[in-house]
Amino acid sequence: MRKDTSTNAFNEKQINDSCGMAYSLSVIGGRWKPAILCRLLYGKMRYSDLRNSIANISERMLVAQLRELETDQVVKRIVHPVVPPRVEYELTELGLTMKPMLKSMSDWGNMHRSQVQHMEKSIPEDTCLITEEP
Amino acid sequence: MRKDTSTNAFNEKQINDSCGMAYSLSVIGGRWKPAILCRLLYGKMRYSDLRNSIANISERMLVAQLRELETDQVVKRIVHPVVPPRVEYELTELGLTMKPMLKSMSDWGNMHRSQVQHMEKSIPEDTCLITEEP
DNA sequence: CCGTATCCGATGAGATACTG
DNA sequence: CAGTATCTCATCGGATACGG
Repeated sequence: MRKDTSTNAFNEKQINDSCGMAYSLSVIGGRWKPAILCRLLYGKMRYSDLRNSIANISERMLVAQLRELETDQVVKRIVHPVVPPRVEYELTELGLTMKPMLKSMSDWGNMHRSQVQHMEKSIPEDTCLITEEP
Repeated sequence: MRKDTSTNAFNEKQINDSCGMAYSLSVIGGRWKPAILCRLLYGKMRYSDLRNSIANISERMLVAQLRELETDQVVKRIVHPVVPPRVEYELTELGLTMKPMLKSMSDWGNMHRSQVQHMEKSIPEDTCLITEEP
């Protein structure tokens, strides 16, 4: 059992074999996971580039979310044994299959957010912007 | 500004006009919201039926999540002024537009959860099961 | 450069009891 | 029937400092 290191509320619950949505949310539901996944959709990135491209993320959270994505087998960590160290992150095959899901979520949000009346709600910044094939 | 009544981590952050995914997660990301939304996808439901169909949910959380979904204008609350009280919940037009997104999330989860190796992770039970048109 | 360790406040969410 | 009100505890996640 994954221990108490989870960074989202959808883990560490009892299992239910009938629900795919819960599983999807357990994978992408962390505070910074969408941001990370969207960046990796377009290719491999170094740790430092990832950190620099996501404003306001702390190293603690970046690493924590990357580790969880690794555990869920959607992200691959590639360590080059050189000095200075060089670590790259890349989506796995499984990770790449998330693209349609990520896109439909991005699309719904983009289409409806601006239409909601009395919109005083605020959301995290610097998450992602999924576009058509770049 | 929505006050400190939020039940998920994607609210009460700074705004960013460029990210639809963050907005989507702010709407569907609550612990019980997927369960509620999936049930309402197929039509109006009474409060008590909703409660009975979602195992282990507390009234406190059911009401809290319903209120947030109302605030986000994806769920409509219909009060019939009779004795005993009768309250029904229904998706709004906006709520119904979430169906493709919810389905793609459910599909990804269902297709890949069972394929993940060393699957010791657990997820919430009794969330939802999206199928084709019922 | 790529992380860990630790501290700590804010928030999420269960249990229980009560109400129009 | 359809909720509120409290209390409580676990967890999320930011800030800071240190390490190979």
